[in-house]
Amino acid sequence: MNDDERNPERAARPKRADARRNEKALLEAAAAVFVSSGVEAPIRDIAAKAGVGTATIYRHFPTRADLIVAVYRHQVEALAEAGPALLAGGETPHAALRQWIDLFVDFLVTKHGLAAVLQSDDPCFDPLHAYFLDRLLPVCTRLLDAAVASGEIRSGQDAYELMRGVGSLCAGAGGNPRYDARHLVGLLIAGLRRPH
Amino acid sequence: MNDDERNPERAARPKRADARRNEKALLEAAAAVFVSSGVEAPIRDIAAKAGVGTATIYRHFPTRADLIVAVYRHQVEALAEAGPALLAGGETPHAALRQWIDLFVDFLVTKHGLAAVLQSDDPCFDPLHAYFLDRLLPVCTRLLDAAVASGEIRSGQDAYELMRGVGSLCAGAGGNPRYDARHLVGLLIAGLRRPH
DNA sequence: AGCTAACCGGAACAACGTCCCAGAATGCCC
DNA sequence: GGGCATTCTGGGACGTTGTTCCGGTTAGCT
Repeated sequence: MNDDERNPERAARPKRADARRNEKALLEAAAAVFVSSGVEAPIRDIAAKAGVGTATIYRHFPTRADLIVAVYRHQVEALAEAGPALLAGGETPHAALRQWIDLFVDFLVTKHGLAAVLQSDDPCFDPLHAYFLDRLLPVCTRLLDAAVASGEIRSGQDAYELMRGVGSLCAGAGGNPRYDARHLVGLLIAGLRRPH
Repeated sequence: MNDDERNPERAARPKRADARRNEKALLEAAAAVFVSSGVEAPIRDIAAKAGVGTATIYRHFPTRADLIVAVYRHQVEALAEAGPALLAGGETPHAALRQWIDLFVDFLVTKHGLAAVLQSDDPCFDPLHAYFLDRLLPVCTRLLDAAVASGEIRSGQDAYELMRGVGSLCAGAGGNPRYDARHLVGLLIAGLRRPH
């Protein structure tokens, strides 16, 4: 049996130099194109910017979602770590929740098209979906639970639904000056408050 | 006043029988396909269902938005007329606003993909956008103004932004059982309330 | 019935995502 | 340093969808 490619224990063979070079070029090109043309830019554009063929993208990042995850991984990780930090930061859990949601919104609205893709049910984006949920849902759940425990908000709000709602509101922005996603998300969070 | 079919210069000739027949067939086919495959179903599917060629669709409905508007015109008109009726219905303006928004949400979530298309900034959908705004924005503005005047909600909420927000929340549904657009819209409307 | 203009259907073109394959680059082993 | 198996590359082929063009057809008027 050749377990060398199935067994994660085994030292991964180092990739070839050209493969590493292309992967790096692709990440940089993708980041640049995502900024200028949004995360749904044609694959061919990214390939051209990186100076590689289209198949090379599919080899390194089988789905578009994999590429997006790779480009934004650092920022998502930072977001995940900001949750507990805000909660321990001394303010009330509701304030921490609001601040964290603000960070989430800032992240989404500055990535052209990312929020829209997060809402999409195209199976192509399932890995993206899975990654965001896996990484951010526990954080949001913890913030929500803390705010419930402190009596500031009603209980019963599902964290998944809340995050999807925030994502939906961010997806509607599209650079429209009459549409302020932050404001609407603020209304949504305000709507969670327990009436007193 | 009912010379809307007439051109000031020249009397508009009535359409030919085959053209009228095809237009009717197209509307029925589009309505059926929209239900089963969403409003972004391939043009060819609708043409096939109606038994016509693709060019015939473009001749009758230059953009997809025109077709969507034609299919849902009646329901949008009903929605527009429900606003003043609810306001005059005896309950408080805030209740009327909530009920009207509920009707709007019901309309959107039962039309597969319509909310998503309403959020899209693809110029192809501009006529759809324009129609909805033209027809529903005044209604929403009036409801909002009434609720402000009665002191139930804070002032300063732009009706356009609110409707876009509701549309965004509906667009995120996608048949997901853990995502209840009505619930989130309820939070949004609750967030408008003036704290007492 | 015959004519004209409106109308129709399908073919053609373009953009995009996806996948395949002949060949080149790489790194190991001698 | 050089041969060779393996990995990787790049461009092109294929399918899908939106959109437009063109020769043939049909409705309606005289």
